[in-house]
Amino acid sequence: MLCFDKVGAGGALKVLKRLDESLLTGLAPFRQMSRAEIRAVLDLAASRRYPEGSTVFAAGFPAERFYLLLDGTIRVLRTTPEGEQIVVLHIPAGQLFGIAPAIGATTYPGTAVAASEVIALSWPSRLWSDFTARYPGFGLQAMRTIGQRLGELHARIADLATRQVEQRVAAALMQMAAQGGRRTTGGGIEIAFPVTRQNIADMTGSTLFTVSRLLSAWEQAGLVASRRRHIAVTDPHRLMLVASPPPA
Amino acid sequence: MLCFDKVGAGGALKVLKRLDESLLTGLAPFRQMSRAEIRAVLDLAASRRYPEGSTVFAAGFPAERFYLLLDGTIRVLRTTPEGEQIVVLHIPAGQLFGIAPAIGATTYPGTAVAASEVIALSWPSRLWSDFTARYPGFGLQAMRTIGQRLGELHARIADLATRQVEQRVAAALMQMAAQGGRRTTGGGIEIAFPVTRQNIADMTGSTLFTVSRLLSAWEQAGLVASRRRHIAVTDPHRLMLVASPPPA
DNA sequence: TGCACATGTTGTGCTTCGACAAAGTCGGCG
DNA sequence: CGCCGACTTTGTCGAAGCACAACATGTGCA
Repeated sequence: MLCFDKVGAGGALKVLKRLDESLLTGLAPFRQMSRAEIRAVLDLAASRRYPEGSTVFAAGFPAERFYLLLDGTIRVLRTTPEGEQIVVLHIPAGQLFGIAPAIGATTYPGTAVAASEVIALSWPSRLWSDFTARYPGFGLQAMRTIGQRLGELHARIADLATRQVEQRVAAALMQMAAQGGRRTTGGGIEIAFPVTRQNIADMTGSTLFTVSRLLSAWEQAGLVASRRRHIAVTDPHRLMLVASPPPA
Repeated sequence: MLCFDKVGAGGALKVLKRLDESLLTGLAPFRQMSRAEIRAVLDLAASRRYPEGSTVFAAGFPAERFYLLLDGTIRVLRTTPEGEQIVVLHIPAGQLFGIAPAIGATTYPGTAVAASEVIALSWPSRLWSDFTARYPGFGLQAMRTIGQRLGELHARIADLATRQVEQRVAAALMQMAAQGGRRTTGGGIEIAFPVTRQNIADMTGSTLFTVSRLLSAWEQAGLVASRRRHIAVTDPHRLMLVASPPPA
């Protein structure tokens, strides 16, 4: 069975609830796998809870394990030679991450930190080839995930290269809302994990100060509502217009 | 045998020479494959020449074929909703491209244009699963290529987010020199494919004007030499210092 | 040879946005 | 309760680099 390392009762319950659900709806990586197969794979997994802000793995280190994110959000960072760090992407619950073996890498290309409290399963990297050989659907889904991330990275690059800061920040908010969002009463979307202005600055290649100003302005205009470390998009439609204004 | 569609005598010779070489040194995707296997794969390929500036495939279209670049350089573009286009990456000879099937995509995520005259082999996408199933090394190398591109994209994002335009332009030059470079007499490196200032601007999220100014300044300082549409880095070491200045 | 067009250069504003300073607010913890 | 630290707000200043205009130069083609 699953071995719960340092997972409190609440965490374990959460995990089981999710797994239950997954057996019904199918967590992406397990689609096209029978329950027995999923069972077998889960038997080999270690489960672990990561408190907010903790590092799951760091760039450049040997890729000893690969992970499946059950709950929470992972932030993937990259540190420049100059020591500044920027947020490359966010990974939502249900996705694989740290899958260096899938791309023939032996070290992690980025650093993964828990953006919120996180629960993740993990397996030793040497099992990767077994898994993909034995369960073709597993490998296929992993490739799809990678493809999707490639697409996101392309889009980020296009963003950074062509848009103004204001549009980038709006786009970053929309993306986080789409990815880690919870509907609120009244048509708004609340971002489910903690975000500081500094985080957003790191995402958009901007500064804390500028982001703060923008959010204040938007809050006054009724586009967003923000508490400390938490942001909700109250008017997604108008914010989207800020992110990509219509040509004329 | 290979079918040469619209390849002139010179092109065909080039192809054969390269293939010959590849049988010796091993083109990346064919490593770990026997000569007979390579032969079999080549038998199914179409070969085609693309004049400079022509589009090999366009973003969003059905991914009907995947390609192996034999000669020349491919520029991968992405068009923003606003119609601006930016250069996402360059692909050097010897690599696979348009490998949407590898990531479970049915349409191309980007547009590929020939940065210089290009010769490429291609296969129908439906053969992808056959190839990877029959020749594991082929799939593995493809994954490595994708992994490498992911890394490059991460680096581009970090660049765009944290560096000044001057550093980005310098970094772009260095990357092109490293990737599509030919040594010149005197320790310099000439970029082997045509590049306009506009191209560089598209790569760095800058403008034609700014790039022109920077190149002029560098030319005066003896870091680069440029003819129309061709650039050589004459002092790679100093240009590298511009790209990433030492911390103190 | 000469024209047309693509490409590159350079000068002058002007906007955007980052740097820095200083102070305000919230939350946790002893 | 009160302190401390993390997070946020707001103001001023200045520079990076974009927009635009006008011109120069090279390249292909008839």
